[in-house]
Order: sequence, then C-alpha cells, then structure tokens
Amino acid sequence: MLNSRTPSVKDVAAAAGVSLGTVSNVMNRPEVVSARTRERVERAMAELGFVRNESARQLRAGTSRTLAYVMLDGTNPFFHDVAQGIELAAEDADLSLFICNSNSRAEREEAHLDRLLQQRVQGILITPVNSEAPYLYDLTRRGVPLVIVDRRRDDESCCSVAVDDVHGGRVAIEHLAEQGHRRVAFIGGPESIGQVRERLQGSREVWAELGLPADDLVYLPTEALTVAEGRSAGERLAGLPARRRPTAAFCANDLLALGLLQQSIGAGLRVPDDLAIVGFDDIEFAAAAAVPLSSVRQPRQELGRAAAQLVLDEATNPDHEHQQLFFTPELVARASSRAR
Amino acid sequence: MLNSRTPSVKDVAAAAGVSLGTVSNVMNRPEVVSARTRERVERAMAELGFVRNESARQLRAGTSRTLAYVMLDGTNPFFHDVAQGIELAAEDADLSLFICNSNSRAEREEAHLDRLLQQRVQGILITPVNSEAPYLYDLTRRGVPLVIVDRRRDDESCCSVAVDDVHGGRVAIEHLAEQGHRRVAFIGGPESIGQVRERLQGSREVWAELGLPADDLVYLPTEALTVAEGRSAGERLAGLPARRRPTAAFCANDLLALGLLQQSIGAGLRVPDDLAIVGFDDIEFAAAAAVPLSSVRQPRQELGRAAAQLVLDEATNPDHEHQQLFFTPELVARASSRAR
DNA sequence: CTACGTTTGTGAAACATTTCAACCCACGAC
DNA sequence: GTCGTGGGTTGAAATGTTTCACAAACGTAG
Repeated sequence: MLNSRTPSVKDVAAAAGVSLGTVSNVMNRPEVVSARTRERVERAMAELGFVRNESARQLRAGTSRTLAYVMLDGTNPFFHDVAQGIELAAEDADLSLFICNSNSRAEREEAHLDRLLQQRVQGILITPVNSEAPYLYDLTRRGVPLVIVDRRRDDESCCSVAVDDVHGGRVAIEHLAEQGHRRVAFIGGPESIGQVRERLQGSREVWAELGLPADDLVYLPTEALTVAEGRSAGERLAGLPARRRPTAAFCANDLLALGLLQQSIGAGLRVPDDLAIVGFDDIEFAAAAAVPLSSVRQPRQELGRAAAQLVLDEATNPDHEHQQLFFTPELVARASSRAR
Repeated sequence: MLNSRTPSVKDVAAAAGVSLGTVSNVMNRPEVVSARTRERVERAMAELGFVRNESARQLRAGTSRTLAYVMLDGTNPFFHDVAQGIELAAEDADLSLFICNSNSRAEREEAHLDRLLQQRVQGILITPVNSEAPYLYDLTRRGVPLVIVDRRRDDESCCSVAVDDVHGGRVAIEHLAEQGHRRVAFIGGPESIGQVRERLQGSREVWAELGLPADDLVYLPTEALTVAEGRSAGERLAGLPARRRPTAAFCANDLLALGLLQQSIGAGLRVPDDLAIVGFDDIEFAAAAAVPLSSVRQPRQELGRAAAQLVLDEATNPDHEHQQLFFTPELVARASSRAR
C-alpha cells in the first residue's frame, strides 16, 4: 500500500509511456504537447499521486518561487496587516511567502536572512531593526532584491516603502490643537527608532507654527512601543501636577495608545473629556477599543502590496531602478479625541 | 565587482585546495576533518562569500529543514501566538517555519498544502477549516507528519493538540453563575465550528447542573468570530425586552467579546454592572481592553510548542504513536465580570 | 513523389550538493 | 622491516528536475 518512495517524473513518464522531457513539458509548457498525450500524462500523475519536487525544480531552473518578509515585531498587528498585503501580491504572482519574525532582535534577524539566502528566495522584504545594518548592505551587494518596509535609508541604495511620518505627526497634533488642546503630551520611544523621531519632529514643527510654547508639548519617552509601556506612561502622566498635566496625548503607535487608554479609564479619567488620545497606525483594534481610538492611519495592506511589487520588479525587470515610495498617512478621528 | 555566479562548493574547494567532499564535510561533519584544513576551508568560504544552496542540499539529502503552520485566521492574534510557540520550538530544533494563512477558506488551505507538499516540508501543523477534509487524510496517507492544532478529529488518525472546550465553557458559565447572574447569553457561531459547539455544550451542561432553567441561558448565534459580529450581537442583545435581557454574556472568543464590550459601552451600559462579559482565548488585547476582559485562557504558546514537538517526533521517531494532547483552560477573571 | 515546414516528442547534460567506498599515509606494535 | 590501524581525504555516483538540440512524424505545396 504505502509506496516507499514518492513517485518522480521518471515514474510518471514510464506509467504514461512517454519520455521524461514530455512530462516536464506537460507541467511547464503544456501548449507544446498534444492534447492526447497531455491527458495521458495527467492521468498518470493523478494515479501515482505525483507531486513535483520543488528543490529539484529550483536547483535546475535556478529560480525560486518564494518571497520572504522579515517582520519586526510579531506582537504588533500592524506588521501582520503589512504581511497580509504582501501575501496578496505574492499570490497574484503565484509565489509563496515566507514570513519570519525578528522580534526586534538583530541577531534573529541576521539568522533569518542567512536562512533565506540559503533558500535562494526571489526577494526579501524587511522591516529591519536597523536599516543601516551592514548585513543588509551585503544583501544588495549579493544582488538579492531587497525592499525596506516602513523604514527608510538615507542613501537610496535600495527600494523602500514608507509613510511620511513627519506629516503623520503634524496632522495628529494639528487635530488636537484644533480641538482646543493647549498642553499636549507626545508619548513614544526609544528615540533610536526613526519613526518615533520623525513623528515627534512633525509634532514639534506644527506646534511651533501654531505659535504655541514649546514647553507645552511635553515629551514623555518610553522604552518600547507596547501596551505595557503605554500604561506606565499613563501613570507618569497622572503623576504630573495638575497645572503641568496635558489634556491630550499623541502616542507614537496604537499599542501605546491602547495602554494609555486603559490605564486612564481605570484611573477614573474620562476620555476624551479629561484626556484626549490619538494613536498611530490605526490597527484593527484601535476602532474596537472601548472608546474608539483616533489614530493616524497607515495604509497597512497597501504598504505591503506596494513593497511586494517593488521587489518583484527588482527581481524580474533588468532595468529596475530603486524607488522610495511614500504614502501620506491621514488622521482618522474617533471618539477618543473628539469634541470636548 | 559583481561576480556573476554565486560561488559553489566547487569554487570553495578550488580556493582552499581541497576536494568537494572535504568542503561538504566541513559543513556537515566538522569533526572528521583536521583543524588545519577546516580552517583553510572556512577562510575560503568567507572570502568567496559562499552560501550553501539549500535546494541542492535538500535534493540530495532528501530531508528538508522546514516546518509549516497553516493558520486559520490571520486577523485573530490567537493564531499568531500559537505560531510564535511553534517558531520557538522550531528554532530549538534548528528548523525554519513557514507560516501560511488560509483565511478560513478551504481552497486557500488546499493550495497552501499543495505548495508545502512540493517543498517537501518536514511536517505540517494546521488549524484547518474542516478537520475531516479529504485532502488532510491524503497527507497522512502520503506519510507527511501532520498535527492538527486547536481542533480535533473523531478518529485518532493523526496527532492533535487542543484545549478542552467543554470544560472551558463550564468554567465560564460557572463563574458567571457564581457572580449571581441568573440570565446569561452565549454568543458565538457558526455552529459548524466544533469549538463553538463544545463551548456551548459545556455551558449548557453546567447550567443544568446548577438547576437553572434552560431558557435562561440564551443562545445568540453569530456568523463569525469577529469584532464586528460581537458589536452586532450587542445590538441584538440591547434589543431584547428588559425582562428577557441577560445580565451577562459569555462569548465564544475574545474578538466577539471585545466587539460586544465596545458596543455596550458605546450604548451607555456599564460593564460589568449592567452587563458582565467573559471571552475565550485570553489574547493579549483582552487584558488591555478599557474594561479588562475576563477570559478563558488557552495556553497559546504552549499549544504551538507542544504541537511542534509532536510533529517532530512523528518526523524523526520511527515508532511514533499518534497522540491527542489536551490542555485544560482556566478562567482569568478580570474587571469585565467581577463583583456586581 | 520530393522537399520542406510544423508539430511532437526524445535523451542527455546540467544544476549544487551529500554520501560512501576506497585510498593514502603516518605511526606504533611486533 | 612488515603489518595492521585509523584518521584524513578523495572521486564518483546519485538526487529529481529543466532545458535544448535534435529526431521523428506528418502534412502540404510544387
């Protein structure tokens, strides 16, 4: 019953009474083989339960059928949405997607990249721990199509897809100012993350343009962009003397905002009346929060899809040129920041 | 500068002045080659930037270095936590993990499985759309190590790892009854999902044992286990005549519960005073909800880790026996259901 | 009936690795 | 000296595909 070995093209060829090459043609160029033989071969395949060996295919053909995405933080739904966008594009191109998670650790990231190199994936999409890491430059030197997602590089040595974070910071603060807030907290960190810096920069820019005193935009640094850090920021916020306490907070991402929201409500504050909150990313759960969260929306799936298209272009188009794609995020105002 | 071809073992061998076989030995059985030559070969590898071709390795060696997990629903963080557990186990065994997402569509699932078969992955973990699907039985017939995660099969024709859902239903309802609730809603669906059926069954069992009238455990069916469905269930709940309206709800998963929570608060209900809520899964966001959500905790990472161990056993241990692993979920009581 | 073009099918080479039997060589025991 | 012994290394076969130059078969126009 159990056929020790899984059947190969050779077995199929024998069963169908044709040559190896013909079986291969049936799989790869069905138009060159006559309907009659094609059918015979297909029947043989079905009967034997033939499954093409991808390693052999790839070895000989030299081209793999997979893309890979190395995401930064598996606990943040944002990245899964990006991955979903990539997956859709990959599906269209009839490719598989390998999803890895570096968990913000450079060493894991490097290990994953090493594996992917061994697999000879067609292209790599990555939201890196550090977009200037030398091993990333190695990839490009090796000629591996590479797209940096949701980050950027100063030089333009590879494609990237990102969102205008400075602008994102601007619209968030603008909105809060419009709602009448005159003392606002910026919550986020560590500053080593480019995103955080730029969102903060945008916030400060527009704050200054509105002629508001710099001191009244309070920077509350955090250790990471997590729910727990959001809660702890909330505690620090509550600890400020009433006079100094902001009436609104702009968080560098939604996880922070969700943590802050929870802590605030738990502490008996009314949101948005006592504290207005705006997040960043607009993850699914932002809208589902008890007080639906205002957030600066990133086109998450679009980001992924666009990145996949760039990497495919680099992989297949001989005169590909690196591009830096930019999306403009927009504010989605919900209950957590509206009307005082 | 750019060396057209990526170097192969042959190139390394030439550069180091040894034979092919020796280079291979350096990679696979370093102990049999003398320290001197090993070092020479390693230097040559580094200089040439050699990267082993995994396809060729796999083709010849016959064994792949990857596991795969086909998850049911990428929008539910629960599955990502399971995946994380698998990933950890895979990392320990020095394997890569391929993560796929069927999005609850049998056709996508089958397409993914086909791909994985072609890749000759070492084993497949899956949370299937339907655990009795014929193509799943095909896998076993083919001899592919297979573990069903978070589902079960009636016959014991493959390994599975799941949670005792009947028990989960029991503890949730027991808890609510203890808090004094005498009219409770069970929210979940569709009934085609085994989980939903069993959680409901457990609920009914314990309700009857407590001597409460069957009619007072109100079953509110939903189309899916999503936040949106939770919201809509909330609306239906609010529409019930006050006399018939439950004072507590047990949701078949946390997404539903989160949706219900949001809708209820938005409608001006106080949780848990007007409506107590218990979810299922205990995803990260459950604790982070504005009113921290009580939930029946599944050991998510543990589930994944255990499943990975089973699949590895099946893959490597010649006298492997199929096992049905069971975890007992436990209630995590938080503010959404405590003390009226 | 021949020459020629088209359509189908063939067979061997190539891909990059692992594996294994065989070989070489130095060294110690006798 | 000779004979094992065993560590170190080699070379060739094998893995399952794809590709490509070529052959065979078959019409068809002249």
